[in-house]
Amino acid sequence: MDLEWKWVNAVVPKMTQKLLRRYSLLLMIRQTQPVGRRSLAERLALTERTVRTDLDSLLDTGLVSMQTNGVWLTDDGQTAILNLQPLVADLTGLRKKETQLKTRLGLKDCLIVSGDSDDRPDVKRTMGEAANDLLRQQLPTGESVVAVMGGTTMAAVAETLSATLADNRQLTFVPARGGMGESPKIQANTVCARMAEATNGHFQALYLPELSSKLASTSLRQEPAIAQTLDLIDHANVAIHCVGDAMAMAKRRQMSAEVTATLVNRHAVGEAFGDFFDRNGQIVYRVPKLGLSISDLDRMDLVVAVAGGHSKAAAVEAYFKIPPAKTFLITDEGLADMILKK
Amino acid sequence: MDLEWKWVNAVVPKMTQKLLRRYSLLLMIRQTQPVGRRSLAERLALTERTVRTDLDSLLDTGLVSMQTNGVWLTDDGQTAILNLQPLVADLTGLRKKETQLKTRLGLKDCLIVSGDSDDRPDVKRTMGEAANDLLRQQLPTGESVVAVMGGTTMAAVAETLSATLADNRQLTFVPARGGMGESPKIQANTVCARMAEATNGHFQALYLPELSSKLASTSLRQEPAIAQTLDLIDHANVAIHCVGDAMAMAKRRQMSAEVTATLVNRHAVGEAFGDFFDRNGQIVYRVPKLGLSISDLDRMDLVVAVAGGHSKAAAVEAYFKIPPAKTFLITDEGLADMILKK
DNA sequence: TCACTATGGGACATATACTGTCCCATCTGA
DNA sequence: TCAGATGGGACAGTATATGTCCCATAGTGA
Repeated sequence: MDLEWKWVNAVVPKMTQKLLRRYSLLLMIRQTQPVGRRSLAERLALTERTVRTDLDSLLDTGLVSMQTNGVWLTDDGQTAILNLQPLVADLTGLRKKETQLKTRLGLKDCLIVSGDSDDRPDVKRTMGEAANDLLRQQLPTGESVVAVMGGTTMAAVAETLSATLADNRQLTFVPARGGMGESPKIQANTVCARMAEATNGHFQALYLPELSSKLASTSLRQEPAIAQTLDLIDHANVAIHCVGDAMAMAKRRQMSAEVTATLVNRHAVGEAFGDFFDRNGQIVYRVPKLGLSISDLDRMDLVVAVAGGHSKAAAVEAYFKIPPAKTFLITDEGLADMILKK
Repeated sequence: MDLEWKWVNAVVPKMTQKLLRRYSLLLMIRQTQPVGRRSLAERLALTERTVRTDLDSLLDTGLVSMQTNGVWLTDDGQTAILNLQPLVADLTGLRKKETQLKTRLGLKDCLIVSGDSDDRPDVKRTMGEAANDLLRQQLPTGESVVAVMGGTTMAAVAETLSATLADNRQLTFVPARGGMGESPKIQANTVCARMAEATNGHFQALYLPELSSKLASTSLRQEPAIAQTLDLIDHANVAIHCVGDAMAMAKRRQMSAEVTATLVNRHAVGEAFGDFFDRNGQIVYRVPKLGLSISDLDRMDLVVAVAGGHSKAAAVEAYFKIPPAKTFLITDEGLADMILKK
């Protein structure tokens, strides 16, 4: 597939740029709709007129619709984005990186969006859209219980989840773990609620304080409300989670100086599901809490990891040394390049 | 792959037509090079200026070169045609027909060129080019002995065989059978000679009269020159042949009224290697002669059948009911449509 | 209710690419 | 040598894309 495009480009040069430009236009519309010409032009660093001609063309072919309040993506537009993704990835060379990363990390598959979410926060949103696309294609139809983690990345995924995902699917969302000490806005509970809302699904919250002792966890487990949720977690067949940089997570969760020291001593580089691991994928510390563990992923029908930004490269690379269920990874070019350039 | 193009077309309409136009331009150049703008324009029913713009573009990207005596295809141009073939087949819908025909007839693979060689004789030449492409990709490197049949279609293949085929290959051509009673221009011997010449290879002729009796064939087989050629045929690892309409072949080979009557009585529809078969693939008559039979194909590394034109549809369809070695078929749209529309 | 902002659409001059149609010097091949 | 084909130049005309305005209006928030 890679060489083929070289020849297409040789025969009809400049068609490629136009295709890419309009594709990114479609992406931007999806991300900000309803949106006007001028905003689009500014965001994409194009002139208003150029955006206009492109929009007119896309209007002709029915990929977008124009309302008084701005441009909307039609259903065809949605489908077009989905179908063009691999092709565009080919053209931009991202496809090559995707396959490289896939073999390098032992993934089921991989989606890379361009940009670096460390530098530009809106790239997270693009990753969210990509996650949405992937779920639409990979999520089994029928009933599913989706275990979800918290974090800013997951919040971005929740933001972009669309109702069309719920066609032929009944979804229940549940926090994968309790008591992570996140701030409310990006807690797993909040993310769950948002996802359920977007997909007309259900969700079950898990309200747990920070746990410090084995004893407390044992007694809490008896609580009916908690036991019920934990049971639901055990029946989850889909997991969506992020991978975090060890130190960043420790700080965000305001972990004690003592624990942080432990992490440093043991060279923790990354975190997932509350488990911290070093660069060899060895788990060096577990936050005491109830719920899903990395080992539970093996029984899942679908596992999606979402993580971007070059600062998370080490964490992600280490994470996939833990032999897990075959995972789909959604990431950005910043992270992918950081791993691949070595 | 099929749907993908729908969306490419929606995003950048009119790029498709341009691609197809330039592709057919490349094909035409290959077929008639060196050739000038005006001839090309006339043959492709385009204006001179359009051809010129396209040529200028292709010149920029280095797919063609301009000499004082006309336009030539560069090596890159050759490669471009090869690589774009499946893509163009997709775009024109030929690809779909190729896969349909492939499963319908139980082929190894299938190449369909557009047109109908019954209506326009130059389509045969295009099939020849396609055969050339296929051989370049499928013919094993190293030494090969290629058994070849006669006929107008095979003559067209011979015409288009190119020297690049001989890179990394030493080829010996030999007539698959003797004594078919063809006119000299399209005899297997002539075809062999032409092919050997084009590929800097060798060939061995097989001069045999029409055979009428078992006795004659037995004694002829003793002749050293003939025995040597027959031995070479036995060692052939590649076969290129055509499939003919039964009645047309009977007429062309001036077979006796008696034999022709037999063919009619037994409902012969097609012929290959001098064997006539009915619509169920049952062999109903064998021309007495020496050399290759259909059953010999099983031991070949590569078998290519070339046949086009709607009038041969019944013959081709019946031929592939004879369970043979997996064969590559090169045909035209006229024949393919005739088979598929039923 | 009012003012403000962002929206689509219209308009127009300009730039770029493509097209149709000539002519001409030159090369090729018989 | 000469007829026919070749590439290249030229130019007017057309289609499309671009840059830059202005305008009426539909929402939105005060």
